[in-house]
Amino acid sequence: MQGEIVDKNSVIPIYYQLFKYFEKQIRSGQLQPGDALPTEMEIAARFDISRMTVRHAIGELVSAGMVYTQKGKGTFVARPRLDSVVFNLNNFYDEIRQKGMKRHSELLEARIIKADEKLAKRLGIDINTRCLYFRIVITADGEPLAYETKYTVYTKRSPILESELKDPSLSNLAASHSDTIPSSSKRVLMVSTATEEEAAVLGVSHDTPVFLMVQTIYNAENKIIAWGKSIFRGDRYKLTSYEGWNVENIKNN
Amino acid sequence: MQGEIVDKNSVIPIYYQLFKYFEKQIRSGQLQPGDALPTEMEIAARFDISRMTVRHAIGELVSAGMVYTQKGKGTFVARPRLDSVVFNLNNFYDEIRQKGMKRHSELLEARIIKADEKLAKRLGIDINTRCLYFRIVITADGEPLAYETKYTVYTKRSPILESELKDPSLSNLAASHSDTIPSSSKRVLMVSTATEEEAAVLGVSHDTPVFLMVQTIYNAENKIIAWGKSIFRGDRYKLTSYEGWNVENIKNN
DNA sequence: CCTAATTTGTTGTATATACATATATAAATA
DNA sequence: TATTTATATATGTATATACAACAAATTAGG
Repeated sequence: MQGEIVDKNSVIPIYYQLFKYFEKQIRSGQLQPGDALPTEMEIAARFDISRMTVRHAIGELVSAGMVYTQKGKGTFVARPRLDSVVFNLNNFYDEIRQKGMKRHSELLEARIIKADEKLAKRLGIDINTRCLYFRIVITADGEPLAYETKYTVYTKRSPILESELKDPSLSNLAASHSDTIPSSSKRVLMVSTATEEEAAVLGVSHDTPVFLMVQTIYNAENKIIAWGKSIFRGDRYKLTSYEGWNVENIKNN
Repeated sequence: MQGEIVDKNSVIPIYYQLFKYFEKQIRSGQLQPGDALPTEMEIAARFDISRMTVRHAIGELVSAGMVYTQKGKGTFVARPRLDSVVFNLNNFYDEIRQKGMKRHSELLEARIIKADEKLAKRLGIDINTRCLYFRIVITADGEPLAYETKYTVYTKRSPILESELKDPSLSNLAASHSDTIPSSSKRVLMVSTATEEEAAVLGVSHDTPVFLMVQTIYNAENKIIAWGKSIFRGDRYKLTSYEGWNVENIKNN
């Protein structure tokens, strides 16, 4: 019939229709945390589909963290863990986009330098080894939002590419200028106050609170191939995190 | 045979043995990002197992984000996304524990108050409605690290429990004192400077940069049932994030 | 030589079946 | 009554099969 919960003749896979059906039930609260789903056999019988197809759908729900299964007992709606929070750094950038502003990366400086003691230690290389040095400002509609200082090793000896200016992420810079490929990354987010130089670039007053993020890129042999420091204006950036099943309803509150 | 890659007589499921086998290959770098896995049929033939079992193993690898599949082409090792970062708030607390220090929550104040205009707006209730007000200090080995101010509705009218003092998380407080259960949560992380009061409690100087986190708890009907503000000392807290396949090796670097 | 049609190879979906394993309930037994 | 044993029920694992959908290579035809 038309408008059934699962349409066997639809181009949309049955398991996916079923997944969406239960997702809706959970997000809307019709199925609450702790509630049991019907048994796989019951679902299969009710919709006249095979149990393996039902398991496929439930597997997706498990992957999404919305239900959990217990052998011999059943399948239950999970309790959203409101205390294990993750902040996604992408919000840093997405937020700009959402406001309809246009993000722009401006390369202030890019040149070859010889590593001093401090930098040599950071990159795990010898003093006076040649490295690349970048200074970047991220702006939205002309207003500076972030100031980034980055260093990469210079083992590939290739020129600075146009593409790097469009995506001057540290991993991209590392990929371009190291003869080994980026494998792992470590980021540390801290609070700080803007230095004189940073305040000047960002157009804020001295001692303004800022986000300070330090990133280190490693290759497959766990050698450091890039190091960078980013300063985000505290009055323009924030990290937002939502948890729970009916998250869509509370956004923009 | 003993010591084979997959042991059909083992109590460990075949699909899981296969999953672990490929996981190891990827983490060790024997299979590099972009590399193709053998086809499902090849794997099935090589280990003398069915294709569906192979697909089960690959499904786990996909869930773990280590490989991706392309219909009609094959299965490939994923490139670790070093730019989509998530910060886990638990580091805030785990870090303390890792240093061997003992975390302690001290309840400074807990009482019933009548909502003023500002609070009424935050909790989405009428002015003068009775609410609960909490002030908490989190210490490690006696040193204050965070200062939290929390408000919950008082619809259940139950006394403050001993258990709340052990876990004074906003969702727990909301669960204890609202007649509806917490369903969703919103957190916003910002940078700020300590106010006079906050600085005094935390034992830092005025205008010290701090993390400021605001959390809102909603019930299933998307009504706000709790609101809280946390101040984390900027000189004691940081958020760390690792990405990539061989992250274990770069920790503590 | 170029283009279109066909074939081949790959993952995706769906079904049916069998047995393993964990849990809870009911029955049998001491 | 208390304990053990069987039974029913639930999810977990593994296999075999068939066809769909997509991608790339090959072939046929102009």
